[in-house]
Amino acid sequence: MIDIQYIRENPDLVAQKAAQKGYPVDISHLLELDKIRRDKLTYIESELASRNVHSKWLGKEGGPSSEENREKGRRIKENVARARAELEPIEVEYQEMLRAVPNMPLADVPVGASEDENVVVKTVGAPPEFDFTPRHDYQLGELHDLIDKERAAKIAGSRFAYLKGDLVRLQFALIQFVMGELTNEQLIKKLVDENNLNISTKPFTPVLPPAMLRTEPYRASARLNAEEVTYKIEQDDLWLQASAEHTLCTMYWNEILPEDMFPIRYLGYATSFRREAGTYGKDEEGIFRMHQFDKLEMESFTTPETGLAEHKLHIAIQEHLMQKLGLPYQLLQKCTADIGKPNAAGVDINCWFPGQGKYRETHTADYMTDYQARDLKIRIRRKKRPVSEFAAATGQETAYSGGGDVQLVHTADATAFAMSRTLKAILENFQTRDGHIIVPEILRPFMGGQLQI
RNA sequence: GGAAGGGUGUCCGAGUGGUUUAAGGAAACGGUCUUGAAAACCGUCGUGGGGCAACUCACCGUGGGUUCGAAUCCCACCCCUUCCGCCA
Repeated sequence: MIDIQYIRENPDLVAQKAAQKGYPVDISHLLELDKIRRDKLTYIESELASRNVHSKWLGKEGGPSSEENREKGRRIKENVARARAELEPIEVEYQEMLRAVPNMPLADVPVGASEDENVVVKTVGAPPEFDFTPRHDYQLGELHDLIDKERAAKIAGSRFAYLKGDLVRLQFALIQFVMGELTNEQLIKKLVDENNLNISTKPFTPVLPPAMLRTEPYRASARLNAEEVTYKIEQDDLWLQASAEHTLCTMYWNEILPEDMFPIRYLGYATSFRREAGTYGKDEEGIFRMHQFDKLEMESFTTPETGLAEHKLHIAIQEHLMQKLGLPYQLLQKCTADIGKPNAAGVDINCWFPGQGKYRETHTADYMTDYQARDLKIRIRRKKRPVSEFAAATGQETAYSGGGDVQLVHTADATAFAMSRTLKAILENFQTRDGHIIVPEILRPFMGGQLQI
């Protein structure tokens, strides 16, 4: 969520930015509620203060604990109870409205009304030219007995699949490849340097997160989409995560972390679950849009000042991985309508799919600034500035010592590879006239040197 | 599923109705000392809200209740740990 203080000071800007994202929130009504809420709180607090004074007085050794004085205490208690009852519905509506305010897009995020207005930043690699009609993933899958959706439908319903044989080996090769790259500090350093990012070169730590999470942290992450995306296990009041990001970004829920932990860089691998409600009839063929798919996901927690650079590192890594694999893609700067509620900025990578003859989304990279961290209460305790530095900055001689400032962290997440879509891209882009699939060179070492499927 | 023990600040941990204004310790930060460091010593040090500020309010797993007054007493719930059972 956004800082209410900021909304008070910049109501028009917040309203304007929310409208750009397509979230019509009534900021003036929110501020009215905020005003009423604060007035009531002020009253309650003054009553509580008088209660404290009064009861302390009564509690004194041999204090004047007469019936009259106890009656006075009871009156204060009644006032507080009444004011709290009045506050409650306002508090509920206030919290709801505050959470409904989307994050503010950064200044350079293009304003647009739909994903059609995302801006193509660059196109890398050329779509392969075939002297035959390229096959779709499901056709290639059928040829080599790699995908069985019919039996999966019998067992689990539509949008599920049994993946088999060399396709599975390809997935594990992909995982091995990415693990090797992102845990390699030399590579991170190279990408940091090439992009002039001036941030840590610390490698990513691989994580296998839980696949389920509770309502409270999920809601606080601003990622819970109960209507369209997320599956619920009613019996146990748990949700199935729709991305490793959901169980990674919530990992430090309600914590204050020491500065020397930062940046925290995780590479999560998890099976992800999506209801795909409202997509009936869309992308039904093949394995492009599934209820269940495996995904490698980057998640970083950073200091406020390095958040944007971290986001850029994620993008650099995504491009590096795509280029190593040899897949043609476009990098898109997402416009205000498409970045999503908690995002301040975001990019997509759309990979070329010869079967459809289109670029389709395979990656996304999100930068949330402190929006997620505020509700998740994930904070960093900064090291104290040295006294001399403090004195220079403030002109004060007083030693600036003791515990360090507490700030909200910044979060950024990004797809490394979504398995099913990447496998589909590999199948279709590296297919041959006779229906074989050339194994990308970089993956061959992880497939026993196998050249083709 | 059965049983027991727990949940207090960044961490550990004391605290069974009113100087708790949450002890004490550790970590962290500043200083003294030192060639430098360590040690020792001195000092600072919970989070969140309101207020220009002095200051003030809340927070001891969560929600209710009792009381003039609750970390402390009562009720309900949640979570964690261990053991037994079942099980990959």
